[in-house]
Amino acid sequence: MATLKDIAKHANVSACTVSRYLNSNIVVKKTTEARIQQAIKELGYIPNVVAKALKRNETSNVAVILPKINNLYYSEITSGISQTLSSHHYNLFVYEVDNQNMNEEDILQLMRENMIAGIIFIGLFSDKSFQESIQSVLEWEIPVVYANRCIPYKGFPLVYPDLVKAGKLGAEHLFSKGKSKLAIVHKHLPNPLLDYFIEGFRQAGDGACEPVIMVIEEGRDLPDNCVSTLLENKIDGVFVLNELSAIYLTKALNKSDIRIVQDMAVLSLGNSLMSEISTPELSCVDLQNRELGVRSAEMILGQIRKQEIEPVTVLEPLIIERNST
Amino acid sequence: MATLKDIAKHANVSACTVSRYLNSNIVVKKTTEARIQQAIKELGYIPNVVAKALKRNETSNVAVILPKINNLYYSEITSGISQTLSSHHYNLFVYEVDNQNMNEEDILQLMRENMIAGIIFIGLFSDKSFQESIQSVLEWEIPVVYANRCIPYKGFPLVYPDLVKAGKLGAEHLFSKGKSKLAIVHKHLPNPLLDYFIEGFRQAGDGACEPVIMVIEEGRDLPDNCVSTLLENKIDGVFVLNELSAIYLTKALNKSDIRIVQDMAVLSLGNSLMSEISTPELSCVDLQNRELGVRSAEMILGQIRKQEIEPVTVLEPLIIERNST
DNA sequence: TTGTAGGCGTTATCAA
DNA sequence: TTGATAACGCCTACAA
Repeated sequence: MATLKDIAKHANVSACTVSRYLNSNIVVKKTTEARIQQAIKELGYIPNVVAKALKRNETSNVAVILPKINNLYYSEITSGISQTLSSHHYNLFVYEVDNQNMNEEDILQLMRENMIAGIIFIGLFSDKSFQESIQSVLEWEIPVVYANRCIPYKGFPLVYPDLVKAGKLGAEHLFSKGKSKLAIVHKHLPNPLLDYFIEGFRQAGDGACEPVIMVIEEGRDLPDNCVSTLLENKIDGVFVLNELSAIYLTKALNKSDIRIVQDMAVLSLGNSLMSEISTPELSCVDLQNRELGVRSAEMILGQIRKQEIEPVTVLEPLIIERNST
Repeated sequence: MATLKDIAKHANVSACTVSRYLNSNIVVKKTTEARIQQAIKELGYIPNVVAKALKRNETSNVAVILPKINNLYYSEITSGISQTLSSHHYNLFVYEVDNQNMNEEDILQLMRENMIAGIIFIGLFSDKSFQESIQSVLEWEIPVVYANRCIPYKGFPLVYPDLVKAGKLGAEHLFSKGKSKLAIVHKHLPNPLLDYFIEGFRQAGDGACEPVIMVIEEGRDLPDNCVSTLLENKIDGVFVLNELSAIYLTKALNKSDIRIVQDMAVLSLGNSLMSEISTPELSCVDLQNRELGVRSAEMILGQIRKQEIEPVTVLEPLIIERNST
């Protein structure tokens, strides 16, 4: 495999000249340029990015760390990241850390060994190791972004959708459909997050209407006695903060012969293909997952290039109306 | 950042001894081992994988190249790959080459610049550039696997599901449900592939029954006049070779008040979450996508380690019975 | 405008 | 069992 030296020799210049010609905009003489070009073509030169990384002490590799890639929520974000990175000639490592033997400490070790240029976290940090993980990342001072939800930690660059707005949009939409007694169904959402939605509902309802909150236990698809609880509370509009659970709810309602829309409007959170294909097609609040990915990649690139970046990016959710509201 | 040299100095040994201790099973004296261990701990040594790669002329990075990651078919395969690679301490690059500015030639250039240890292709190579792309990959002699379908090219390691078997299982299943006039709906499947399914149908039906073949035009979800064509042909069982289209077919049938199962059984190909959540839940032939990923990763690792590998792995499909047949 | 020389952090080949 | 030395391919002062 031809190296820079080979090219230099073949073109009768020094390696340094070739390197300059390839990597900077410092001009070289027309004739030397031509000779170099020809040498590159003739020898089939392929730059060695690894050697370059060693010398420059930086790679063009960004890692995204997520629980599982075979989940449309994560893969849509990842797709946005991938597209943005590749258009800037950065490569994307994907690490799944679902239930594997890898803990976050191992992952960080791996990142450092591999000279990762930046890390994008999606949807982790939910439990106890939260503080410690964040701490060690910040101490390392590598470009990093948390792309998911607003976490209560300053100093950590964040990209997340405006959940208060999401709640407000959702409630307003349900109200506009003539629904007045609303419920929120969520899947063990940690408290600060759930509160955002409730706040959104308040803003939409002028404080008049407090939604009934129903929680889905770990490992279940719906709250226990979901349908009957809804009926007992005379609920006519439900905002389900989890796309899959929204689908299961429509199935349960169907089974109980409750008419979706007329008797009960179902609004879902998240606008993946699943909402589109379910029956009925689900109306939803779109959290802009792909855009979330694009923005987090841009924030990582900004940090890598040592630009001043806004430490927090908030995305505007969107209402998508289909056949369930 | 502490380097190998620093560790060596701190432990009063040569860099080479430290390297040997860390990377091989060549024994070192107990006392030196202890000193090295302590130095590593005290200085917080992080190995530099990039330098190692340069020296050894190989990385532990494998790339998967696919059209889009936000698609459950590809992401399930990718998840299997990810899991397998990470348990062998390999890293995974993901490249999307959907409609972007990157062609396969660029991708290969990138792979070589980055010293990729192996490449897994999923679901590309469908059109004209087919031969050329394959040719340049093979000439490079890098470990490579094509994980998707049986392509008619020898010398390219392949992992794919047994489509004849898939066709046979599908037809047998429909027959077992009392269906006798069958159709296959496919989305512009190139001819050798479609023939596998037809062959499977023949094997299942003792050559008695030829399925009606219906094709979905580019950019559509269903064949034109799908439902009426099915009715005209008195079809009572359809095997849809595309999960999404199968779902759209059930929607179309519902709209025409045709009872799924009783009037028309619908069998889908591929067993992602979408089949599970659609209404009715779709019976399907599971092509074992995650397993496909696991196997292709294993094949790549085998090649990287210069083991003799079976050049072709064929997976057994499975019938999953739900509520649409 | 171009060349020389040294080093990025590691491992391989010797020799001790 | 260990160490000295020389690469791996590239970039970058500094000098010419």
